[in-house]
Amino acid sequence: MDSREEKAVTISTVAKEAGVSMATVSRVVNGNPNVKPATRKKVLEVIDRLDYRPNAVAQGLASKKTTTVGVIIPAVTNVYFSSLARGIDDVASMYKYNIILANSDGNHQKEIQVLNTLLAKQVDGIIFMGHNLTDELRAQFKRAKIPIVLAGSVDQKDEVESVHINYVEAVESAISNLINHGNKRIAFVSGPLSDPINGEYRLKGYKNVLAKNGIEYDPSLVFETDYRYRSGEVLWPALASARATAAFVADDELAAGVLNGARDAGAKIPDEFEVITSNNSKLTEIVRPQLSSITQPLYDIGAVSMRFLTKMMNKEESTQKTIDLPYGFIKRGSSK
Amino acid sequence: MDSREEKAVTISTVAKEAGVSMATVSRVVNGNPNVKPATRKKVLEVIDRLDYRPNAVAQGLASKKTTTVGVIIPAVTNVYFSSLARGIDDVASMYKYNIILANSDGNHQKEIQVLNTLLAKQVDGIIFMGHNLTDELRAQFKRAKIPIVLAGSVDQKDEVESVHINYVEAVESAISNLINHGNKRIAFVSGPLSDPINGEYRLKGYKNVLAKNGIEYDPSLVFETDYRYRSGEVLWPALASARATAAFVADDELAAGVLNGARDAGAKIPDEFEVITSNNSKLTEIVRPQLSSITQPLYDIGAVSMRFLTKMMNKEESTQKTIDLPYGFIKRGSSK
DNA sequence: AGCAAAAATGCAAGCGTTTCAAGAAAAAAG
DNA sequence: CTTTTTTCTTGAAACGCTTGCATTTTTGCT
Repeated sequence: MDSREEKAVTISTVAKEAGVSMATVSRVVNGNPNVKPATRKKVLEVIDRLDYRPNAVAQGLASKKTTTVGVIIPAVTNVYFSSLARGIDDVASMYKYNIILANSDGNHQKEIQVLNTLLAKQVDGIIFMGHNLTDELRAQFKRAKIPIVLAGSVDQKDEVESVHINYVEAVESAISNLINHGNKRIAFVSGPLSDPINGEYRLKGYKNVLAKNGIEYDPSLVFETDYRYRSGEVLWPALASARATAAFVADDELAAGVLNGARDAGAKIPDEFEVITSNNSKLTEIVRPQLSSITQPLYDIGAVSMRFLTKMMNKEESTQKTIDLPYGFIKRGSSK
Repeated sequence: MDSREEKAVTISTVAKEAGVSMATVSRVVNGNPNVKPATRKKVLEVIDRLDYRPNAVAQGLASKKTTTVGVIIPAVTNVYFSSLARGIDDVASMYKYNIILANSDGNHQKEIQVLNTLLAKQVDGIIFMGHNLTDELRAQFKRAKIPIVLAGSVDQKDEVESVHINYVEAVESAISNLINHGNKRIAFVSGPLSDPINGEYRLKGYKNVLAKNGIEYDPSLVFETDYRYRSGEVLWPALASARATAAFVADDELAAGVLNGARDAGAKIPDEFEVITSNNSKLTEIVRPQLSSITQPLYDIGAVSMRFLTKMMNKEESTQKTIDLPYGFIKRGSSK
């Protein structure tokens, strides 16, 4: 009930007021069992009365743990990534971790820079989402000496832990649907092929399934662009002149663009042109016709990544470096 | 070039190695001008050689500034909020602040809890996005003793600083378009009316403009729901039976739902039914027909909020408590 | 009641910076 | 070449907490 509001109340204020040592207060704050119930009660009472809140910065300095993890994300506004982020955040708060969210714009320079400020802030771990894991980044990760996991991304060199689906197989399975309807000229539309997930994995799935069905691979059916809706929207003329009868698209926004571009130009979907996409974000149900899509557990990829990270931060042994989550395919109006 | 990799390099390592005191190292790290150029150079060289990175936690404890701000957001996956977040993040990193992102689910309990952990982490300021600023929250804000600004939200009691548009006028102007086409029965579709932005501001705009045009207010045209796409989609039967010829919708996802629900049921848009929405997020251009919308500078609202916050954290005096950004209206295919 | 073992508590040394009063060095002035 | 000023640099005390170790109190047994 004292009203000298000025001085912030610290652990020592509480200690004095309760007539115990700081160590004891620290113990009750941290739920250490070695405290006599009566003492605990007394301390708790004072904490409550003084409205004491431990200073997390000081705790972090003393204990060398900040209960904070860094999350590097190419773009918060992208549904794919924000869905992952959602899963990450939920699990993080479940385990009492906070998240420092850092936008990288998918820009290599920024990724490096942001990584460094996260390290300076002494985060206990990092979740990285990105299109392309460069050697430099991999090197910096190694120097970091804290656990890092990739969410919804893959490390070609398999050096850093990651959570994702099997992109090669997922694409094979999705495109085989298209082939089964008799499509011979199927376009492959994606962001930069320099991003391994496109140029390496998805493209491989595409080629595999073509080969398996005796269709020759035609490079003129591969359309490399960026991840923007608009880029898909303007693609129709090119698609049409390549005589594509269907398209597999590697990103939902991009796919929505392709779909709308085609429809706006008068193409009948799915009769004259089919399109399927990759991420099954809520966008797929908002467009008309709705987009058939590879399904992948976006929220879970985020959640599992974070769970994985907590285990690593806890130094629990784990046998696997990579977690493959299940994928599927859902047929909607945009394909036959 | 010493290779005793074990011990982390701290300011004192650098000091010894460079033959100066910690204080001096601290000065060069912080760009304090009171350092002889020769000394600065020498220290910088050592810093570089030892690859020293200041520990932000220790800095935070000593300086009582963490260069971190908390951002409370109802849902990262919602385009409206993630657009604001984008603006916030950009300006934050421009001013060297990091962001601790905390999801609140728009849940009051969580908002309070999250606020407390942010305070424990000693953030220098907070940006709050939320649907409803309760008295309890307002009280906690006051206790916090750090600057807080509301982004894209309003404080009915005008006690906490905020950045937004004039929702009443924006709605008036948008709906007057509908009235000009002869619509007499215009539905008002929004999330919970208990959220002031709906029940207070937007609804007031709706009533105002009706009154101004001599149309009687009919409560049966007010549809209160939540912010989900699906909720809009299933609304059509109710809309139809209320004989609404147009709808003003308070959220883009919701509006996309209303639009698709109507179309899927065979309504001709905009001939038989018009719909306009409120946030002009990219969703509005992805649906067909595209959604006419109130325009508001989402990114800017976030950016300006953050800028505002930096000024407050700097204790720069500011005359205004509230910043009104300009709004507009863009006509697209969903209205005549 | 007496004693060893177990349980509680306290002491104080960190954790890695910043910062301020004070001293040392350099520059300017006489 | 002194004496003043001005510019740099240093030492050491915070900042608010955790934690290993020592000490004290309790408990359980004889």
